[in-house]
Amino acid sequence: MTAKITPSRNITMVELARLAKVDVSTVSRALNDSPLVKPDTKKHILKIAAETGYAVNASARNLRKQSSGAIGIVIPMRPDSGQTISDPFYLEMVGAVSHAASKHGYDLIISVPTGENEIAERRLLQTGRADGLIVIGQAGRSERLNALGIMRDKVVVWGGHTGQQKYTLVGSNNLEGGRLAGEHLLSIGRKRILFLGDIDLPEVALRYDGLKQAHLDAGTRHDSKLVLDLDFGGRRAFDALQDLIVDGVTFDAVFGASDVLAMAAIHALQAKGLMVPGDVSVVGYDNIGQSSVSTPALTTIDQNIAMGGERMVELLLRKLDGKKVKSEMMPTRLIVRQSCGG
Amino acid sequence: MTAKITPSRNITMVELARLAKVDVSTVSRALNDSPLVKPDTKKHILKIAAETGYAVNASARNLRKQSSGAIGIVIPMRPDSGQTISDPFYLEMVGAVSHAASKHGYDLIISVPTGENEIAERRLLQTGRADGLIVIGQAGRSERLNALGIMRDKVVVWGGHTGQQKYTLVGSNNLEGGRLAGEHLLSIGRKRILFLGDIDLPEVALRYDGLKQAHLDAGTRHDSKLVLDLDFGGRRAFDALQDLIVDGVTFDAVFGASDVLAMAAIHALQAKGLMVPGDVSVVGYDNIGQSSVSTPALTTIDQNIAMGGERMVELLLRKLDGKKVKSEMMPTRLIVRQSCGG
DNA sequence: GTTAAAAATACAATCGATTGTGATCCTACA
DNA sequence: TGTAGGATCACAATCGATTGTATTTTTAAC
Repeated sequence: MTAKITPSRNITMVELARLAKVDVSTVSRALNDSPLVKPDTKKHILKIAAETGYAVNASARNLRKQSSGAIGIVIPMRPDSGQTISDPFYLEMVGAVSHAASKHGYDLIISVPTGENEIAERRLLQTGRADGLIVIGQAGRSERLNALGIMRDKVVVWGGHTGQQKYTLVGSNNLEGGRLAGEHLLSIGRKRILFLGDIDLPEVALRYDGLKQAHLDAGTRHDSKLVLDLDFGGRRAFDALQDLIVDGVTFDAVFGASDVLAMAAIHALQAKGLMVPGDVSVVGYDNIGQSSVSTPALTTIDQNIAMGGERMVELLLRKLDGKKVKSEMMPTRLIVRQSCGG
Repeated sequence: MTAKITPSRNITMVELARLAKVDVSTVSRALNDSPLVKPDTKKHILKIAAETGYAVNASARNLRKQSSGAIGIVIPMRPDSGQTISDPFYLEMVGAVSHAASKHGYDLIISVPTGENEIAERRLLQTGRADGLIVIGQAGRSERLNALGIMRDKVVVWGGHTGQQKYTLVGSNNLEGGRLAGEHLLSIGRKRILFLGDIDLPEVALRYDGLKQAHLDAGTRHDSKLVLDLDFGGRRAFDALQDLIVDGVTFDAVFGASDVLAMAAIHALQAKGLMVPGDVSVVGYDNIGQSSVSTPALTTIDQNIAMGGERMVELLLRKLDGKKVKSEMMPTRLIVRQSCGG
């Protein structure tokens, strides 16, 4: 582990060329492993490069190659507070995308649009800082995404497949996920399932559709009054659900559109003296790390975040390569834990 | 909301100059609001720039200016699994840093070092992709950080102040935070406080030191057997704590080095039939969003993540500007919620 | 109405790499 | 030994901006 002493100033390619007694063009080709340079020379140059700790200047390279070697990831913010949504789902997604990006030699630029610079995403592309964009979630921006116009071939979005989108979409099979959750709750004898989530979001709407589908499959219908329209934030869910209980709305199960919502629901129920899963069964969505250590452990729908992040990067790079790609759905599966009883 | 149609190819500065019938140098100065160009001309150029949707090419600009306009943020991974640590703390920190960075006109490049490319951080700096680095957490890398050598003046680290670090450090006052937690638990009559966390991490060690200090202040001593050495992951805490209970270790309070740990502890206790706060009081650390909606709501130490992120960016930019800066501590405060009883 | 000074603009070098093309070297074959 | 042709390498243009300096235009003062 003899860490090379970093020279005070970064060495440039002409200096490297001078040291190796060759032209810069040869150095460039050697570093890029071109067949145009003799193996011996190549070795010689690489050795000197290693000794001097040479690293190619990204700006120069990008300028010449007309690409940035970076992709941008856009994660949403809570519109009101200006705070990042603290749902661990996003962090896991960022981690997955970051991992995939670096595997392909790309950097990841994170962009959290605030109210003023809503076009930060566009700027990333237009200034050439990022070659492409990955947008997590369609929150309040589905139409904006459709309006991306010419940029469409540089963007991949994570969200729900409604069939209306003009952009490339990757997401879990939300309909199936919702159906699985509903099917499970109905199969253990639950009859009145409260749905928690922001129906305006395509991915959430699909999960709800899946829940309704499960009812139809079982020969029943979901009571449309059993929908608590909420954003993803756990705090509001916690309060709203307690209000609902006070109002006397009755239900024997809760299906949360995210694990964070479901966990908030569990706590709200417990705070009101209801037993989970004794009185009420609860199912979440995402399978975030914490869902397995809640009390009771949360039954949830796994949407394979790692695979999703990976696929988004792959599809984006293919698009950037000029290839046509199609939207994709990640498989979902039901993870049964204690929060449902049965 | 008349979104400008983006031209198929991005327009360049010479084309803009041609359109405005001036030299590129004048365009450049106009866009940078130089006093060398007449206000009228400036307005004229800016108008055309807006019409054409011109955006300055980042690579060219950075090449010329010898800076990238970006800072890198390094967040740790679980060394074993290769998975991102799913502690919401990191996401909130990324959000805060991202916000501060964009406020200063900087992009944020996220880097999640994996086993192989541990030097990804260095690469970011050496290739000029990032002007500086923000490293979140000292996990297993304190010595590596000290070894950064010449890069030290381009790095700011979030972590605990042990007095040994050679790098610029920002962090909450961990000692005081730990003391506050201990003081509170002792003040409500708790005697045997179990500490949860990875003592190898400077920030965690300091929190533990604070806990011991609180005992001394109260005229008692902390039983050193009441330390459960854990990494930040909640899953392991959940299991280990249950094992501890089975082993018959007795305690009447838990102080977790993070909210995630504390919440896992609550669930482990409940799973073993212990009441929180009836039998055991619990205090966490971080004040993440979810801590207010757990059952019972978590008493915790707030470390003002937003301010911390902001300060790190400010200090880093100051360093990049050649100025000397000193490490800083963010104030901490106790947030009392139900998990302690009393 | 000159002219000196100030203001505004144009010219040209430069940042550090990549890459098409031209120059040189070497091998092999006649 | 001469030379065709491939293997290497050097030369030079280029990517798109910034900035020091030269040049032109305008202003102001006499």
